[in-house]
Order: sequence, then structure tokens, then C-alpha cells
Amino acid sequence: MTVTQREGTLRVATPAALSARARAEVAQSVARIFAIETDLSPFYNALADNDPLHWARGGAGRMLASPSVLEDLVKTLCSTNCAFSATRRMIAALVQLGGGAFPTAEMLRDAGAQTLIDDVRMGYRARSLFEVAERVCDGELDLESLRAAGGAREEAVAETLGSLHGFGPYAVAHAMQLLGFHRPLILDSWTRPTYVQLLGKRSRSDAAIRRDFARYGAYAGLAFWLTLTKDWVPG
DNA sequence: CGTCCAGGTCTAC
DNA sequence: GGTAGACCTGGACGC
Repeated sequence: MTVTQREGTLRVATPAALSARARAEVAQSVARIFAIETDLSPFYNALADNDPLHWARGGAGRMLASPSVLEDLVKTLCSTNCAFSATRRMIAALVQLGGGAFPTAEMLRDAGAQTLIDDVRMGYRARSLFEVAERVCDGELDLESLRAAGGAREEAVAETLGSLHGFGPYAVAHAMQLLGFHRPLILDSWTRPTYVQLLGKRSRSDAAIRRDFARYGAYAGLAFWLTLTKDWVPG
């Protein structure tokens, strides 16, 4: 499957023709991957002409996400306390567990925590992932309802995510960005030094960093991310 | 071959 | 409320 952009429209090409049902599923997945329902116009409109992020009005700021919230949370969990190469290895192992696609909550639960340890080699993260999978299967946790585009409340989402084992401040902030809540700053061992270097300073506390972006209000976390990744944007 | 630690978090003081 | 110590794993290092 390939996705191309032309004249403000995303076009999806598949190797073979799809049924109407499959087309709808692909369309929904692509929409979620590119956060189509996220409306960034309040952020863009609030940027003054002399704002250092004024360039973002060209359309920057969409976070690439996964088709499902579960997948985003698992990927986030697998990014904690390890090198990015390890994150990718764990995700690849999970996809193998899923038979070539990302596994469902049922598949993760049925696999069992020990398989997550022995085969996926997730280490102590296996417990956290298994607990989430179990709660989703039990109907106790409705992850898809946490999307901003679905009308979820920011405070409630932060509380729910924070209550999950293995989800501390970094993981919650990261997951919330992917869910369409752009306030929390993703503070980790990459963003902190990157920002400090950008500032040309020797160090800066988390509190000071938050103060630097407080004026962006509900988009503070997005503003922080855009500041760090400006050189990722072509042109 | 041992030590360190990377896109952190939890627990126990 | 703040902070050591432990925690799986596997690359990257020093010796």
C-alpha cells in the first residue's frame, strides 16, 4: 500500500482491488495514521507574525500515528528506557507474533506474559503490556474512546493513561500527542539535550522548559516538538 | 568479557 | 514531595 499527496488530497494505492468494506477500513486507518481529523487551525491562527514557529502555518504539526490506540500505546511503552533500535526490534517481534500485522489485544492476552518475555523479549515491560491487553479484553478499558477527535476530555485521558502500569510522565505525554492532545511536553533523554543545545545553554530544568512554551497553551507540547524538529521539515 | 546506558517507571524510604 | 535503586534488553564502548 502506498500513500501519495497531490493537491491537498491523500491518494491510497493498493496492490489489488479492495472490497467496499476493506476500502473503508483502509481509509479509516490512513485517516488515523495522518491524524486527518486533527484541526490545527486554532494553533496556526494564534501564532503571531513574529513567532518563531510562524513557519508551521504551512501545515506542520501532524503527528504520525498508528491505526489503533492500542498500537500507539504499545509502541510508546516499547520506547521507554531503551535505545530506539530496541524499540524497533520489540515492535517487529510483536508484528511477527501477530502473523504479519500488529496483534490485537486478544492476541496479546492469549499469547501470555511469558511469551512476551521469552519471544518478544520485552523484559519487564511485558507485565505492563499484558495488563493493558487484559483490561481491554475484559471491556474495562476502551482505548479508542481516548481520542481527542472522538470528543474525549483531556484531563480524563491524562488520568486514564497515567493509571496504566508502565506509563509515567514521558509515556503519557507521548501517547497524548498521538491521541490529539497537544498540551503536554514530551520530556525525555532526547528532547531535553536537544532543546538545551538549541538554546545554546548548559542546562535547563523541566519547569523552565515548560515555562518557555506555556504561552502556546493547549498546544505547548506541539510547539515544543516543532521547535525540536524544525529541521525535519523540508524547505 | 565487564560495564554502561539508551527517546523511564515503580517502589521504598 | 523528593530521590536512590532496581529493572529487561542488547548495542556501544573500555580493557
